[in-house]
Amino acid sequence: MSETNTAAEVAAPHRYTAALAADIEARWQDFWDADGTYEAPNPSGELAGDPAVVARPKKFIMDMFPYPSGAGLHVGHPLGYIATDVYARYHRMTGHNVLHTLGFDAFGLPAEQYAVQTGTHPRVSTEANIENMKAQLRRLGLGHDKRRSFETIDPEYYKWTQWIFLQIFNSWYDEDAKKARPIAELVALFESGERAVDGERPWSELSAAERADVLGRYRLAYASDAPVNWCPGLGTVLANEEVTADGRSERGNFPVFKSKLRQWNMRITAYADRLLDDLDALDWPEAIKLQQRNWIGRSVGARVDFPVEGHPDAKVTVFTTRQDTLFGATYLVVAPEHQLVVAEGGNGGIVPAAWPEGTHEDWTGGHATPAEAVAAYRKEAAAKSDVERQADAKEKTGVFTGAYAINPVSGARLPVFTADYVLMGYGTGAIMAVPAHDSRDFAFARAFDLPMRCVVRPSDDRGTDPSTWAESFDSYEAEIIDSAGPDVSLDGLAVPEAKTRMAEWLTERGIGEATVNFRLRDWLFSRQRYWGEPFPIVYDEAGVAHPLPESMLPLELPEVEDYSPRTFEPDDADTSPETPLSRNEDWVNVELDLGDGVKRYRRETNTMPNWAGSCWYELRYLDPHNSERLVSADAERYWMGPREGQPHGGVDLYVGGAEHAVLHLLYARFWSKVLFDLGHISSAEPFHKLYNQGMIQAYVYRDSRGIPVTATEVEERDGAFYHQGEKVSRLLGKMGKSLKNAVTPDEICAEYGADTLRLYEMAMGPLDVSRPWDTRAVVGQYRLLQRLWRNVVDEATGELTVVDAEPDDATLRALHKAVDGVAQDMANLRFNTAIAKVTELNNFVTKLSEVPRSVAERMVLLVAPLAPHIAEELWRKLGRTGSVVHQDFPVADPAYLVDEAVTCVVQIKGKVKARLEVAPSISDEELEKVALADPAVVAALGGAGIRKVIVRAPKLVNIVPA
RNA sequence: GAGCGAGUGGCGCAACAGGCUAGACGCAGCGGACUUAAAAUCCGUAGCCCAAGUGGCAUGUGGGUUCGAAUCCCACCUCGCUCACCA
Repeated sequence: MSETNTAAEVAAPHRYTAALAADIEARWQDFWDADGTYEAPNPSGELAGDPAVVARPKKFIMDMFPYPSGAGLHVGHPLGYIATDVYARYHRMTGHNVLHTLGFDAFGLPAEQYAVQTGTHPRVSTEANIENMKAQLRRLGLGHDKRRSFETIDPEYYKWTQWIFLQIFNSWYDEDAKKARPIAELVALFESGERAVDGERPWSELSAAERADVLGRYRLAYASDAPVNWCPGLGTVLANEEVTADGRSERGNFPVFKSKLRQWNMRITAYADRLLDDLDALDWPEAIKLQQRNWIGRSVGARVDFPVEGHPDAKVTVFTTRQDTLFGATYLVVAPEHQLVVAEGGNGGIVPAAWPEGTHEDWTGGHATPAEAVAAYRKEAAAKSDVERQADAKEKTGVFTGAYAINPVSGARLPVFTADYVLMGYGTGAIMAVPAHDSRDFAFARAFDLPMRCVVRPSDDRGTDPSTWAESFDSYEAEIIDSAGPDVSLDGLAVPEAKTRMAEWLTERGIGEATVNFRLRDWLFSRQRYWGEPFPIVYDEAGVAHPLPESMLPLELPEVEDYSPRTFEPDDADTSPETPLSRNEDWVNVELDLGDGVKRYRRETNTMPNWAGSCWYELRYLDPHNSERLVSADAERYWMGPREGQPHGGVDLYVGGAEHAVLHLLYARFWSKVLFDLGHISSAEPFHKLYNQGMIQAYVYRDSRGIPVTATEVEERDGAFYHQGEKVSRLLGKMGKSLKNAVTPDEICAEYGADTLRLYEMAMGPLDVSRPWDTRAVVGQYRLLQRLWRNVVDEATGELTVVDAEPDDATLRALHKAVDGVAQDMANLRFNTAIAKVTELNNFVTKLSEVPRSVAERMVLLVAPLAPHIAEELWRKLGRTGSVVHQDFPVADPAYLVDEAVTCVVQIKGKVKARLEVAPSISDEELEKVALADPAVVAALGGAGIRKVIVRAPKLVNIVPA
């Protein structure tokens, strides 16, 4: 604190200063901890409490829990925590049993990287970071139930993460029942023969390894050899959601390559429909719902088989959303990785030995045989990174395979190409090209001189000859033309009807059917990391995976000497991952009795991704120390169970950043649904209401070289900015150490106190909007608290200044208006306007010669959710006992919300010409009469006749002259 | 390129459903009080323009609907976010 305040402190020893705030805040924080003020009772079990509180309506209010980084918090981090805290406090004061707490998400790459950089064990550095963060957060006075806090790295927590993994591993998705069921039930169906095993031999004839293989195709958690995102720079594989659009790792920005590796996956695709449909009932921002819908990417269309000329057994199966344009298909394209063009092995390959007679020379790529051309193109495509593929998107490349397919509707011969604009990972990896009606096919057809056929009548004046067009034509509101074949005709149908008709025809013929295709892929669930949850899986000598029994959980992460990941040159795709755990042979090789005697096993050495711990943590808050179950059924039903208006149940308010739209939020929904299907929980959705807080931005000052300079050392002169005499530029950016503009909550607390910081963060603007931090402006909220304090306490003596007189009418109206507005704003997360209303009331009260006690008390209650420490202190000074936390929030008396007299505006053609004081209950007729009689109105009308009078009693009259 | 969102004083932002003279509340500014002085605090002032009025212009720009538009519609401009060869 600066020394200049000392004099003021002497003059006014009881002024609300930073020093006094610090003293008040520390005292009340200690009181809350000792008192357990924020402990929310469960209906039963270890955390059971006052039945009267349990009987209240519940509110489960949650933040996205923090990831403890070494850098500590800046003022942007706690924005959401303060908002949920205010909201939670408001609901505690309005008769709710409020569960509000905070844990720590502490496994994962950043913690590990920080540990490697600093040369400390991740557990040591993570624990230190958490302690530091806890201290920073405690200073803010957040009302958390500390009994319920945990860290995802606690073995008692990740025991249940592993347990859930086993639940998922031990279940399959029953497409008929549309839900997950235990894998044992599938085994029973196979054993009884009720359900046939895919493949030629019956279940009873299969070996143990073969059976494991079959089940692996059903399990919701399974290992497979599919191509995955391999990131040599990070030394680990990544989920699709963790790879950016330009083919780089979201973390670290290293190149990512497709590589075939045996990895664990979660069959999230089984839930695609439910993940999509259940979004409708969630109270989430539309933008986030839209992002999830796009990510799931449901497309309705059809599968169509095209016979291949000269290969009676081969067919090209395509997925299309425009089966109505089948007559317009003039060629086919398969992805370079497609089985049909894999020359080696000859498994269904359709590439002929020689180019067909008269092959266009541009189609051959200059190669002597189709096999050579295809092999060369495949190699070229494989060498391209996603970045390059992206960059080349405009220029279409490809090569003719030498094969022809037959269009089943018209009998037309269609050349089959392979090109990298068709992706193996989407649909069937093959398309029918309709160049007249698809922009990509149009570009390819132009490049390779392929024919085009118009089968949808253009709605503009371009005509029906595609060779004269500048671009393809694509519309769902047009008529099908030129689509009559020997067996089926679509001519004259509208697009939707034509789609249905074509799908029916394909189904009748057995050469296709209407299908739905999803963009969503299975979730890659293993990482080559040390700092994560170990998989509770061991392999026997035949390589069959076995789940550990529940009794062996938690499988603790072993202490190792070398926990650093094996990373490679970021651009070296010819590398393969090495798991840190595999270096520890003593841990990897074990002898276990899994029910059939002691045998030797090897442990799985991958670890789970950092998302695992956050997929279910909301459940553990409910019953954090339960050693028997992940959560007691009673607690789960009470806090999460479906309520009216929340058909799926879930957390009542979940606040966090929008960056988790498709990662955490999708994964957590998926786990909830599996646990729900298996009967472990009653809520099929984790988060009923989601709210995205905006970002706190900060000015970044850069010198002439573009290097950020320390923001606090920058001076402003005449609208320009200078750092050590040098002119610097100013731009709005993120807040952080690297941009030298971080402001910590600690320094603001030291300067003004936590209550001021809380108020300022809430007053800056609407919660969901990003806005720039301005340290200079914080003082405004400090002044509000000082004035509030002064309205109750004499700064010189510390004595109360309130009087026991009844407030006058105007004061009561101001009070009740504020109470009403603040309550509504709080309930709707509009804290910025709530603070404005409190300020307005406080400014009003400041002007009173003396402050009535009843007004002061209600003002204290009004600010209690926002500035809890000063509220507690004033409440106590006002002679009230107990904590303000559990007082009732003031309720507005409607009688004082109606003003005695209302100002009515009289407009003439929308321009205000007079103002009248009228009774709020005045009738339209009466008001019109009064308005027309007003001298100013008469004068303004100047004798002109009246055409029309619009009356909105009691506030407005608008006169339209003739 | 596509989709979504947003443009209001020097700044952050208000105006809850088209209707109380747009700019609440706060920062910065300006004037004053207190002080030897400064800081802090308090009181006041404050959109822009001018011939200073019972004046004109003002919610990104241009049009429209309406008695009345920051609010609704159309076009354009700018910024932000998301997705991006998904068949």
